[in-house]
Amino acid sequence: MTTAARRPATLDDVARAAGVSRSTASRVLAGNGFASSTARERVRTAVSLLGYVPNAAARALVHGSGVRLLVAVAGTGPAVLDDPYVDQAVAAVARACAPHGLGVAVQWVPVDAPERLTRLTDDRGVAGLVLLNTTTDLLDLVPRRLSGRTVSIGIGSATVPSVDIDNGGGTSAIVRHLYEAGRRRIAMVTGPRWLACANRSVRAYRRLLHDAGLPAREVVGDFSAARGHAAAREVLRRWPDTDAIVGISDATALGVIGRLRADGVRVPDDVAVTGFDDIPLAATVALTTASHPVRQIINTAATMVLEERAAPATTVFPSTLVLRESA
Amino acid sequence: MTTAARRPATLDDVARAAGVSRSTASRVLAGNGFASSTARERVRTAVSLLGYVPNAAARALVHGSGVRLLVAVAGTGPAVLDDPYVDQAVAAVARACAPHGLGVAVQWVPVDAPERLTRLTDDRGVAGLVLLNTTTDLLDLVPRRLSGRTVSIGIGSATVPSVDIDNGGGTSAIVRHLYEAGRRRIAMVTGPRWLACANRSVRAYRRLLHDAGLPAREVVGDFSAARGHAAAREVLRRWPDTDAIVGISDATALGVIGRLRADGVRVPDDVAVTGFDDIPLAATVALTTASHPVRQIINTAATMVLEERAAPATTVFPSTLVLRESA
DNA sequence: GATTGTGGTGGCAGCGCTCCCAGGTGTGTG
DNA sequence: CACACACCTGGGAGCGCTGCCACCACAATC
Repeated sequence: MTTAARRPATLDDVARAAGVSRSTASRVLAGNGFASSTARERVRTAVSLLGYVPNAAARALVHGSGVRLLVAVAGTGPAVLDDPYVDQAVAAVARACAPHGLGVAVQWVPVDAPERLTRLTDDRGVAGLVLLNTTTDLLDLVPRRLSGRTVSIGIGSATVPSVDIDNGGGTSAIVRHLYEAGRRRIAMVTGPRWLACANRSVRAYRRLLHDAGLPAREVVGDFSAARGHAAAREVLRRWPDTDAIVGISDATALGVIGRLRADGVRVPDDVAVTGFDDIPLAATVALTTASHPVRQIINTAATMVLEERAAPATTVFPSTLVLRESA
Repeated sequence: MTTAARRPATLDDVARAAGVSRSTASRVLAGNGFASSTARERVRTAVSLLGYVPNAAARALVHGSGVRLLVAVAGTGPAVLDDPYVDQAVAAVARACAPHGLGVAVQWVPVDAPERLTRLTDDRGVAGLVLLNTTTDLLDLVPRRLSGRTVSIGIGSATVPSVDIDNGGGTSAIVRHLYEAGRRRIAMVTGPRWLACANRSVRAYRRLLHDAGLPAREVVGDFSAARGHAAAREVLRRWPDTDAIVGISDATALGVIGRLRADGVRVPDDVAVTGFDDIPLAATVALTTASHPVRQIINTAATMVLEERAAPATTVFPSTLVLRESA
């Protein structure tokens, strides 16, 4: 037990140790205002000697700036938070925040009651906002206090910047690949209708089939493996001659494959299956999918919020087709 | 744009609206101290009318209590944070924190320089500590300021409470199952040596093999699918007659299966494979594994930290054998 | 010698909150 | 009727920090 009952040092301690006033110490640390080189030096040594770490709460209090980022996830129920994608986003944001002395919180916002966001942002503790599964409603509810401190992962607006994936392009590439591989009866397990990014995928799918003179075969899913599992059966019940199933996500595709295999349907021989995202496990089960630099996307978002260089603009990350055995 | 440039309400606003003093309003909200039922009522309506949310920073400042939980993850490099398990833990803690107005931060602590933890805990902003991949060194470095506000996920100590998985029991059940299914040449892809929970699994594996008069066949892994992938080949190179491989984690097992199948080895016919944890995808690929209520475990840990009812004791969660086709 | 800088410094208010304490207003008891 | 003893309330200090402002010394200028 090397740790004494030592009280973390305050700026007063530092100032005293350096033989200057608190104001001077503060000025040195802030780096603005005047300070002689000797004062600067003495304060710096005192800081490292005492292991001084500024009190984020006090700083936030005087600046009125808040003390954590809020990851707000729109969804139909609190279960949206039970999602590895959300986990990943939260963790990535947390990692980016740590050096800034900020924390992260996650909250769910009902799709059909977006105004609940206001209750969350009324908390002065919220220093910034990361929007997930963003809807246009939500974008309009971002308070002015947090503009320039908000990034949407997905769609953006004139006031809210965003980082996004080229869902349309990715899905087009997948469907085109299936078509070129000779598949003609291509079904899709979609995402929830209210979700913009899912809709872009669905629209791309429809467009391509339409242009090829083929009918669309859609079953609504929700990104989950469990739903994919159920949806696979529904697809084959409604359109037994289906020879390819496009999953809105890798999890969906994995669920689909699980069901098909269990039902004795061969993948890809009888039915080709594709995913979307290229999660680590996709490689393991040889899933054809579209790859996105998810980590990089989330980091970009987190950085934008933290650096406050969040000019209202959309950064779109490309989608790369990854060919594996499942299609 | 329904949001005016409205300044979030302060306790002063509430008090003024309710026609009482700030002290009274504070007392009502804290729920301690005296307050007439009329005062109570008026304050409450004012609160909901103004949408008042207490300022966590101010509260933390006066209490000296910090404003976020720190999830400290021990590992050999910052890459430990690139782990879905960590993501899940961070996100779960974040979810548990949100209602308390707390945020979460994650930081990595080098296994061979645990004293770095001190630098992290010197930050007054840290209200509590969740230790992951805990080592005994780390446990000794928890400052007194945070005792009762610290939970270790994994091993604990006389002063630090912990929530843990019965790794030994789970692994025993798995190995026993393999043995009873007639497997006699059972290999294991282990975890890193410095990790207590991994060692418990390894010891259980050795014990059972030893008792059965069988030799251990161990290859060191690191929980990752990629390492499992490589380790599978190493196992079969060193012990070509291996008829079962025990993975330290599901990811490891999935990597192993991927490699085996790619090499034309039939699973489970030629080699049975087992995992550990029962991640969602385990069901999809029909992996025999040991199931743990991970979510519940992490929530328990988060709750313990938040409620400060963290008496130094270890809560061990059981491990349940889940039989699927892979073994 | 009086003025106007200029680089450097410390005093002090105040961010929003909690909590102690002094000071009320009622009721019950000696 | 005085007193104790509830219950209830507001004043005010102070948590650690920032940033404004006043101040000081010293130099350059009129």
